[in-house]
Amino acid sequence: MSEPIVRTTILDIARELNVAAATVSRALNDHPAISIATREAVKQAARRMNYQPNKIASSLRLGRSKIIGVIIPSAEINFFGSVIHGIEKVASRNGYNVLLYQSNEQYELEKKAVQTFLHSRVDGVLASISKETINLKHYADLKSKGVPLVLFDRAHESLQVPSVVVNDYQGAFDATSHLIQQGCRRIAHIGGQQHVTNFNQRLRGYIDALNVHNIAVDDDLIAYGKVSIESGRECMKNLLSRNPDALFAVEDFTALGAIQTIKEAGLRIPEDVAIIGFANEKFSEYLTPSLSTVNQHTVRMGEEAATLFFELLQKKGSSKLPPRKLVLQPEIIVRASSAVKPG
Amino acid sequence: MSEPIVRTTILDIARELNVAAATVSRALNDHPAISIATREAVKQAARRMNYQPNKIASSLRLGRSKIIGVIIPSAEINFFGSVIHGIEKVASRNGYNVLLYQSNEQYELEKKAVQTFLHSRVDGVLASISKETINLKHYADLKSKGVPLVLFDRAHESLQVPSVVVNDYQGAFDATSHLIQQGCRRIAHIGGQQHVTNFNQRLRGYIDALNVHNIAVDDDLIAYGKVSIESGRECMKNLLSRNPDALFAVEDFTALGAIQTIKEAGLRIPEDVAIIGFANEKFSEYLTPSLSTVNQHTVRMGEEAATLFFELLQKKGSSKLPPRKLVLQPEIIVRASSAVKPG
DNA sequence: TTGAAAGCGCTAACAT
DNA sequence: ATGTTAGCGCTTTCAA
Repeated sequence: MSEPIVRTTILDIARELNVAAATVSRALNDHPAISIATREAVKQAARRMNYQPNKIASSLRLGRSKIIGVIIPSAEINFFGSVIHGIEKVASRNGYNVLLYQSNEQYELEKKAVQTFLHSRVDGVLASISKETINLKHYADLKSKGVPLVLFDRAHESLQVPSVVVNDYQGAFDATSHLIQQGCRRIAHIGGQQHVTNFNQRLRGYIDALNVHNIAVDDDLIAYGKVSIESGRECMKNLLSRNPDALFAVEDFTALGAIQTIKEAGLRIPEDVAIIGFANEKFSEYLTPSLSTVNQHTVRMGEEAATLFFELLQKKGSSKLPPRKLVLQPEIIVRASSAVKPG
Repeated sequence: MSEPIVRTTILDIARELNVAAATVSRALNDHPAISIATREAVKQAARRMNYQPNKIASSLRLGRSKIIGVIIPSAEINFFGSVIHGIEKVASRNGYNVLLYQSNEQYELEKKAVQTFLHSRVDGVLASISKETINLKHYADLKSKGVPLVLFDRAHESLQVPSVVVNDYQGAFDATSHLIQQGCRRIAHIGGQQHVTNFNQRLRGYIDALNVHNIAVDDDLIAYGKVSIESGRECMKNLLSRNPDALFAVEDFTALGAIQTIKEAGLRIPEDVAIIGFANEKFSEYLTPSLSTVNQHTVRMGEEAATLFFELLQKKGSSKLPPRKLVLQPEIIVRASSAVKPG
């Protein structure tokens, strides 16, 4: 038997003060034409009557929702949790809210996310493409409907939209070069699914680093996995027979699996096999030995993506410039797992 | 010079088919009164004209948004990332979307979140109370305005709303009992801020476990920190002079800091000091020695919180039953850091 | 089975 | 400086 909750509207305030609804609206929005006196009176009444503006009505009228849709593979993955953190921070600082949708790395869910966001009339979409996604039409649709789109981490050139990515190539190049500088020559690599640009770029960085240092690329020292601890274990088992003296793993979980295999084989890290991973997962610092890795500036990626979005909002429809692509430079973090040379 | 994007409305479809807008609306919503023929015709036209329903207009008319507001301290914290994952999963399965707001553990931002959600006319709010928050009026306001509220992890009895929490007391009791069973008698505890219910409950579980096993509680073996690696290091430095043979840390990061201090002091884990943490952070499994801890079922917490919300939606305004409180039973995970007794 | 009309709450163009 | 009016796109009541 609860009373139906009736909410105060601007009309209620208008009646209370014997003014027009438009006046109330203007006063609340600090329209300069409204006299200070009525402005104050309105605001006071609003407070007294516990008025809560109806953003839905306002959105319908204005044609914009002040909401950004964000699509990530999963909030459970550290990396994306951090990115979301950065995005939401910048968004709320700009008076925007974040509507979240997880693709769970599934193409169908990703399409559904775009659909939902279209219906919700979000003012823009920030997305990281799912690993499963090959057809990008749903994202192209967004663009053609005039909804600003910014990609982060998993971007794709063909979409021609602003994006923030990490320079995976450079990170891989630096990581591999570091191992070479430590005196390693038989450097193995465990890669990920090659249709994922990031993983492919890391492979390329690895190969080029070897080339630059005049070390022949040995296909037998390269394994491809599915980017998980288990996959790291498996791949390393195969690679060990090739007697590598170092490993560059596509990311930290893969490195972790490899470490387990190496230890089980009775080899020492880094003396027998030096290791460097990628992503600077929280745990990497606390492994024994602590894992060298590549830091991707995740929170900053989110912040930059959101910032790029707000830039895009401003010049919406103007400028025919090519979309901005922000490439964050990763930095290698050298820890015990790759410190072969003393000092 | 981009064309203004004009979107198809039900009126456009209506004109196209020479029917009323109401008919289109009904057809699209599968209203039983509409003949199969027109229903199909409408849907086909909608597809052809690339119609995207305007959820904002619909929300305004219906008075509900199909959006849940979620307040968490930070998406960067693993724990909350997982919870969000669970919430969003269940929400989208029910046709709802998640609007995310981070409090960054700040009372002011938390109030702002509630305010924003009120303005956005979310259909409900799921929240985890910030550590800084003492005054709960903003949450009470939500309730009084008829917005369903469900709390998770950080709940508070006085609010009288449904909640999902972990049985911190039990987890702490079990963790401490486990150390006792391992033969430890001088068990130290590093606690957190005591106004946070969870931390206080863990302290109580620790104390009661000692009592039950007839071990005197020694205040000198208890330290209070700020729940961080650094704080764990500091607290452990003080505790070491008391010669503890075990430590129950309020959570894994604190445990990690303590481990560093213990190692630096040249003591062995678990032989000299056995350790168990709390939260089952990802890294805990990969420490050396691997860290015993307490698993909190984070994803499930999110799922349950969302489920509780949907239950609440259904019986909105009915039932004067006390709010449901779901208590997830944590489970201790025994790893090397507390395995004193062989086997 | 369908249509006409009203209204959700807000804002803006056009008055005065 | 303020009021009048119309309309954003949808759903629903009432009528036919």
